[in-house]
Amino acid sequence: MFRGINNLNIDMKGRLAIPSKYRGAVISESASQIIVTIDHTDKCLLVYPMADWLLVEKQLNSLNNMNRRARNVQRLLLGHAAECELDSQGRILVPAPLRNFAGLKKKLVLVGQLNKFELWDAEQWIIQRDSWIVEAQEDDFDNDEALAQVSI
Amino acid sequence: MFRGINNLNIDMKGRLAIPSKYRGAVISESASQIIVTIDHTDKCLLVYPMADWLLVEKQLNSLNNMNRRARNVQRLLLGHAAECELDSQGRILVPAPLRNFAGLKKKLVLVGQLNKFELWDAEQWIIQRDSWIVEAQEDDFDNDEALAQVSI
DNA sequence: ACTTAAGTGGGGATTAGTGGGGGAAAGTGG
DNA sequence: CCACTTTCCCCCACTAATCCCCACTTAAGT
Repeated sequence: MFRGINNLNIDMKGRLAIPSKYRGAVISESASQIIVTIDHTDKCLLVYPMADWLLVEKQLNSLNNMNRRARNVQRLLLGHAAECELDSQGRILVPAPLRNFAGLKKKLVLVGQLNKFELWDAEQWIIQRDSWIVEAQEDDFDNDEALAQVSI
Repeated sequence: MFRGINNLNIDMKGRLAIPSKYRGAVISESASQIIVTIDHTDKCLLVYPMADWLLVEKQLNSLNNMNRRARNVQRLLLGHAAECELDSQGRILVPAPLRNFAGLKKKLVLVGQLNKFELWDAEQWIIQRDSWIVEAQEDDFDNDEALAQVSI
């Protein structure tokens, strides 16, 4: 299970070092195979170990694709899914089209989300995060059934 | 159950000594494993023994993440959750990104909140606390069903 | 006042992260 | 089918962060 935030750099060749604390899990669980795709709501990338991705893919595949929204989600997620492999130094090569989509410059953040990571341009991440915090301050979630039940 | 306020210092390397009165509980209950994450409304950190964190994580993980607000709360809490371990001196290393988020300088306060602690920069804490007191003076909680029932 | 425990600070070894060169492989065009 | 270009992968070197250990200071209890 992946948690936590990591500041890292992508080099000019598009290589991204996966933090060593996560490598063991990826290697043993998914034989170093990683899927990188785009997020369907934000300008960030999603990074899945292959085993976790397959579960997502199965769900997407089972959607009724006569439904317009389902088709569009399939296009976004399946359509951008790139297979990557950890190299001998524990790095993956993030394909150029995906780097462009997320506006990745040099400084990035890799954000653990249990079954996957989100990958953001560092600057964008800060902007978004602060806006989520402001939103949470102004909203006590009374109108949201599920969230109102959560106790932290 | 953690209660009370403690003044403590974080050193230049980002190390924080957990007061010894709390260590026993953390060691026996959670094998010295601690999770530090951010608060979703204030610029402070939350410190959970692992066992308590897992309960929170389970709730967050079960939220439907096609819901925008749920996704954003997951991003904030799960996304910043750093696994830390008590070292041989009973200290944890607070990751740099989290120190920056909460604006931690040298002097901190660690505030017991039963299942977790809050960690504030000492100066910020004083300012916030005073503002909560003013707020409470001006508001008699008549509009809040749950709070109106509380008798202290 | 002495003894023990808790908190604080720092040196040094080790590991992780970063960046660049060269060679292999794949893709492109004549 | 061959030559040329580009992409990508492996290896090495350098830098920065983290961990482990030891020592000193401060506080507490007998």
